[in-house]
Amino acid sequence: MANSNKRFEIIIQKLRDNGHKITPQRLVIVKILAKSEGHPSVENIHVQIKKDFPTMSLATVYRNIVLIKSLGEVLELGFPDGSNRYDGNKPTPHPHVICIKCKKIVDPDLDSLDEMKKEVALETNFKILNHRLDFFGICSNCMAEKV
Amino acid sequence: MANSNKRFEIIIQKLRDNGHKITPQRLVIVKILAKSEGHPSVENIHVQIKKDFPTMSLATVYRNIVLIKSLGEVLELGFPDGSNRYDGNKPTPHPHVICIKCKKIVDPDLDSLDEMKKEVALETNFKILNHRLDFFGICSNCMAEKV
DNA sequence: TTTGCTGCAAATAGTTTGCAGAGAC
DNA sequence: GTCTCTGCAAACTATTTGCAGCAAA
Repeated sequence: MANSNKRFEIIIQKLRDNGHKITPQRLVIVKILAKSEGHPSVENIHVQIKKDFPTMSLATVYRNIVLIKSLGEVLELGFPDGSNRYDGNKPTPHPHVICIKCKKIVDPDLDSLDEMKKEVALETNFKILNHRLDFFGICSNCMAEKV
Repeated sequence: MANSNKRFEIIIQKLRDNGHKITPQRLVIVKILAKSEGHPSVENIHVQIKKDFPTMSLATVYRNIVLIKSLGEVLELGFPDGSNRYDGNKPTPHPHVICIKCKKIVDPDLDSLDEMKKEVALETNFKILNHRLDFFGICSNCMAEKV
């Protein structure tokens, strides 16, 4: 992700603008979220950080994600089984393709959703504010691994 | 839902075919799922049943939903906040429109998803097995209620 | 009669929260 | 120096599970 640094700056600036302090913990969390390589989970983020900050608390990761989410700078992909994943690199809603075996998450290129949104708004009389589209399947890697 | 009775029969038959006993508790749960008016939650189902069966346990509702889900006869709409909703009337994946105020869930008519599914499969090399599409917004009722 | 089902209560697990001390500015 | 943030541990809550008795077939 080439724009990872840009995303980092944007999020940090937004934190400053809203009067939040920039702590070392916050910095690492934002750095990982700005990249969001593979759409990390909270647990994953926590483990990554623990290498360098052994005392980092899970609660701090949660609290910072809530904060950054409230600023609209991270997209939360919550799953009913509690395995939430995050995308701070592309924080606006977009479709995802999820491997049910290795849990890899990929962003496909699709744009016919806007049209669909209008169609739905017309038909149901809802004011559509948000959406979520996930495809579940098996990635080519996991297909190859006949275990 | 005119086909609610048909759905009821189908689910009961499938339970029998798979060697499951038909208990009074199971019967009421299936009856409510077959209708799935407004896409009920577990809690909602439990409350409905308690009127007639005051000793009905929440655990029984959960266990039966798990069972019927394993037979593919109810669609689970799990939400990250734990407010799962169920649809035993149309148990195959279909789009939903959800009011973020009153939590009403509506089924819009949309069928351009199959095309999209193929497009995604081609682009990502995934074998797509399932999908989930939710639109979030505010329904006309809640729009009118300026509180 | 056999086997699965139910109700109750306790366990589970991801997330949130209260509190006291630490640290950004 | 002030006020937010952090780490720890306890709390929370929807769901699951162990167990003993009950009931469908």
